[in-house]
Parts: sequence; C-alpha cells; structure tokens
Amino acid sequence: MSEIKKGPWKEEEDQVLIKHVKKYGPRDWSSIRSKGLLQRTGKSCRLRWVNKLRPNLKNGVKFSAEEERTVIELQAQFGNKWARIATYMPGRTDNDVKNFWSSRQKRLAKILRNSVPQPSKPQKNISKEAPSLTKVPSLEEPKLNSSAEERSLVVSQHCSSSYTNNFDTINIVPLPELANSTSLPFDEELPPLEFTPNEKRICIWPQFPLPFPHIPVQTNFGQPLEHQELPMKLEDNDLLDYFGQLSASDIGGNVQVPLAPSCSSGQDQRSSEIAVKRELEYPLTPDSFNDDFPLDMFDYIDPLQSPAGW
DNA sequence: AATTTAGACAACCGCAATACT
DNA sequence: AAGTATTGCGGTTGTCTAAAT
Repeated sequence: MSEIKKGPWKEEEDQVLIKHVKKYGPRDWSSIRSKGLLQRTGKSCRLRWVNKLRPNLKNGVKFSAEEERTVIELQAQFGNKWARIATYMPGRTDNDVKNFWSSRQKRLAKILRNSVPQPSKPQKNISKEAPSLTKVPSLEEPKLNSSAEERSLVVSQHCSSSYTNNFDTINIVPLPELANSTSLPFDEELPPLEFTPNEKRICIWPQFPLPFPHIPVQTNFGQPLEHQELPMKLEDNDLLDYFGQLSASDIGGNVQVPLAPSCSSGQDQRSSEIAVKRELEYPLTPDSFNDDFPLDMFDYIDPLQSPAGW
C-alpha cells in the first residue's frame, strides 16, 4: 500500500478531485484513493472539497461587517456549532467560521490583556510581557459614580461577549459562580446561560478566560451586585461596540427578536432559529468588530484592589 | 536587512453519528 | 442485531505571509 499524502494540496490534485466529484458527485471519497487517483484519505478529499473546491465559496474574501455580526449573534445563540452557523452564511464553511471566531477571540484576549494597567509603569504604556493567565494584576476596587463610562468599564472587564436586541434598559446578569474567583481557569466549563424569551436583557458572559479577578460591582449605594441586576441605560454605545454587538443607536425601537435558550432543543430551538433568520432578513446595522479598538480604551480605569483585600 | 511576532487560513486528528452490509 | 465503513463535526496544530521590531 502506498503512503498517504498529507499537507497542502497541489493544483493537479485539486483537478483530480474536481473531476471525481463531477463524475460521481460529492461522495465515495474513499474510492478516490482505492482507485489510485490520489494518495489522500477519503477524509482529506472530502475536507478539501468542502472547504476549498466546492462552488460558490467566498475564498479569500474577508468577513464583512454583516457576516461578523451574524457570526457573533449565531454563536451567542448556538454556541460553537460551527457547521450550523455556517448554514446561515452562504459561501462560508464551518472551518471559515471557526477560524474567524478563533481569531476574534485571540484578538479580544490580547486587547483585554493589554488593557490591564501595569503597576510599575505609566498606564499609557502597553505591557510587552508574555501574557500570564495565572498572574493576577494588582487591582483596586473601582470607584463608581453614575456615569455610563465607568459602568461600561466594569462590565467590559467581566465580559468578552454580549447579546442583546431591542431594549432601552440593560440588565446586567452577574455571574455568581465566578464571584470568588481570583482567576478564571482555562478549562473550566461554564454553565449554560438561561434566557427568558422576550426579556429585555443583555447577557454578558466570558467566552475565554480573562486575566482579571472577579470584581464585585458596586452601586452608588455601596451594595455589591452579586445577585441583583443593575439597570443600565443604553446611552453608552461603546459598551456594545467594543464587543461586536449592536449599539443603542443601531437598534432603534421596532425590531424585536426574542432571545432563546442557548442550549434548547425541539420546538424552542426551532423557534429560536426562526427568530434569528427573521432578524437576518431585516438586519440591523452592525458595528464591525474589526474596527480597531483604541488600545488605551481602558487606560482610565481606576486601579483596583487586589482580590486578597476583598 | 534580518529576525520575530501575529494573524489568517489550511489541514489533520479524534470522536460521534449515520449508513451500509 | 452487530460489525464495519463512511461522513460530519469540532478542536487543534501547522504553514504562510505581512507587519513590527
């Protein structure tokens, strides 16, 4: 038996594969090798076809702002079901979506890392240290007043993603499970979100480990928000913009798409898909996540106390 | 100009589901 | 019904290239 070839595909191999698909359709992948046409596994052939050779693929085309918004919303809806998400995105494969999301997460992580003030340096300086997920920066508790900026800062330190639709007021849902964490372990599986359909609520959830300790959110009244909701006016567009979501000005007052449980099944799931599809038919203006973040976006965070002092 | 770094993309691997015998 | 093959999916790793140092 001849050796199985791996690695990048050559043009000649692509042509053989295309010819095979034209003749037999996109199936019988294993027969390509058994017939001696290619020294590739059936699996490899299928993958090549699905991801690169299939017609109508948007190869080499960057994700548009609209596509970005779609991925973000569908990911919030379905989780890492890339194949499913890809079905909503003509010309995109599950691999495309997966890679896009992965890059986005890395980018976010980097931005958030860089936003942590280094105690020994002026805050404008961006640390060049290798990121350490176990090292918790020395932070002091934020002093909050009623300004939207300060509230948004606290929120942004807790989250990498949010999902929202038509509303005037956001309810921040705190994460009690993480309340006592000083760092978030990489492998920790987070519990599923619970949504109440049609509820006007923004759900904020870390989708990758953040190099921040959990910071008890304080109201003006000095009460921790561990188990209460902080009503928040959506005048702070940036809050959502930073995380690739819709801003208040984009949302307007007429479109309402009910949120559905992220891990629902059966009819609930179908209705949530319908809801997403409906929204996609009447898209809201996206704020492209690719818009560069100002690197000093968190520079004016008040230093926070170290978790030991809490 | 050489080297390093980061981002984007391509491909592989393991596992699960499904189809086929 | 059981075993095997095929297909599909998601996570991970590898490769290439452009930008930064």
